[in-house]
Amino acid sequence: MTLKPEHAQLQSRSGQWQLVEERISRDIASGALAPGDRLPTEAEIMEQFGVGRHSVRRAIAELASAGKVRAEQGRGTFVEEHSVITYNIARRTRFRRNLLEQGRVPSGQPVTEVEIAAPPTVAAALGLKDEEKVYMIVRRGFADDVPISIGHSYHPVERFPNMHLRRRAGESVTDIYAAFGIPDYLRRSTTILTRRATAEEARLLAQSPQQPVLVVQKTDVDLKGRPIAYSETVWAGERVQFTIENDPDEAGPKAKIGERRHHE
Amino acid sequence: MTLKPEHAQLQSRSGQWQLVEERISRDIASGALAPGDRLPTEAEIMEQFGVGRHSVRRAIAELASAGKVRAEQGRGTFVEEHSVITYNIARRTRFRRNLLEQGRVPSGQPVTEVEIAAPPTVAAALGLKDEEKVYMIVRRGFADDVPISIGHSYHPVERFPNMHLRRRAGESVTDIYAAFGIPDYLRRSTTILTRRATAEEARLLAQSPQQPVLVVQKTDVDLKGRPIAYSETVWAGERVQFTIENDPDEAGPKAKIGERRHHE
DNA sequence: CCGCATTTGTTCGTATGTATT
DNA sequence: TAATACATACGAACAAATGCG
Repeated sequence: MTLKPEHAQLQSRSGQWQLVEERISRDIASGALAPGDRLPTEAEIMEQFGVGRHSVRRAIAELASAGKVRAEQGRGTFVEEHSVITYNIARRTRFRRNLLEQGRVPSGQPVTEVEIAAPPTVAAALGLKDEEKVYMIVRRGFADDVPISIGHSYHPVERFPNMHLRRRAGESVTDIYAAFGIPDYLRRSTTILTRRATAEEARLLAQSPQQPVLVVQKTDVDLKGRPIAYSETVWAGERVQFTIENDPDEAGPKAKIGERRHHE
Repeated sequence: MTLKPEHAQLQSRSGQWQLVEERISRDIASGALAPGDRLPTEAEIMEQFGVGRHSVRRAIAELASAGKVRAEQGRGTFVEEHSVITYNIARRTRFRRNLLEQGRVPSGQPVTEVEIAAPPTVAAALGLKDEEKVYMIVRRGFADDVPISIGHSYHPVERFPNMHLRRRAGESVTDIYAAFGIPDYLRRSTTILTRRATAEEARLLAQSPQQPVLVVQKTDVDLKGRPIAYSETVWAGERVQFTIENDPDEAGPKAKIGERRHHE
């Protein structure tokens, strides 16, 4: 490094890092950089574009935060890959079946099962007194072994004694309900919102920390309309979308809009 | 508005900028820094924490990207302010009424009305031949004068000749439908997904560019089940959430979960 | 309207820490 | 252990936007 680069050649408008970002972005879009590919190292990019490391890092930071690439310390920076799963939210929603219908293999992994005093939100949704005991069950959901969700579900201890043990043993929620004399249940309400993932969620969902998640809060009721479960599930925003179908004749699931993302 | 010295130093694990970020974040959460307040300048924060400008800027970048603050060149950095609107997605969804029920004042502003060849997604949703003409109407929606949505809606030209002129004149969609002999219409399908806002969207929605949006794609049909409109609306993720209520007896809108955001 | 001070935005250089291979 | 590659951090300079006199 003998030559001294004449100090900042007043590039001004448009910025260096944006140029780098656009270029890499274009290469990804065009397929020149395929999903899974490793980008050139920072040093190489510096040389190719004749910019400083700062600009390279800024560009990569933007791309990473847009979910297009993922930087891994000590290894390199890689192009992210996506694929979208469509969930149908109906009066009867069984995510498991939903996935199977799309030719994907659902699986789940228990994270935690504990007995706690119901937080206010949960107590309100379930119609419990504050501080009443509930089981909080945390599970991670996968589709084809790719993590797609983190779910917190809450059941009143009084109504479902020791249900967390059954769940841990691998019994499905539907089966457990049946064991407690609940042959069927319905979705009462669903709330959907979005926010950026927390660091922890990003890690568990294997998505970039800057990417958003879809948060679905729902209350299930038995056939008499009594709330039996409240849950809050965080979905990988990159990989999931929801549909609500209102078929004219109350029929089963059908039809689906083909495309995702919007046309620009 | 001192943030407290806090002194960092050979901190190693956990990093300087994260310390600054956490500290400011805590001050915002605790109310020590209220929405709208101006943060200390970069120079001041540098001095207060005894760190370099790099660390300060990194911390602020994180906070900005989390939507907690907003930096404005030449002015300063300010604490952001939020408030959430809840929309009910039902078989009959009229956003206008939805807003009024929450005591907010809805308004709209036309952005564009043009006649174009239907993009593939639109043609598929409306059951049109490719290239068939549609009106694309772009509007921005406000609640209490705060921008909350950008909507692109598509109507077949053949069925609704010159409807864009009526829309521009301020007629409501419902009224226009009535004028074309459609007394009522239903939501056929709704798709919800999330992604980060584009720069343009962030600007129009007045939210931080790093924050996510909720994209709602929907198809409306007339009472005979024929598609009459396809639309895609981008909602400010910071300020909007959706609920789907499934009342046991098919009644109108009712009940609402109180809280938002999740309990940690 | 101009010029200046203030404040954030961009970019360079350099050094050191940490994770991976 | 050593080499590679990303992460963090300091300092310095100039650009661009804002606000004020």
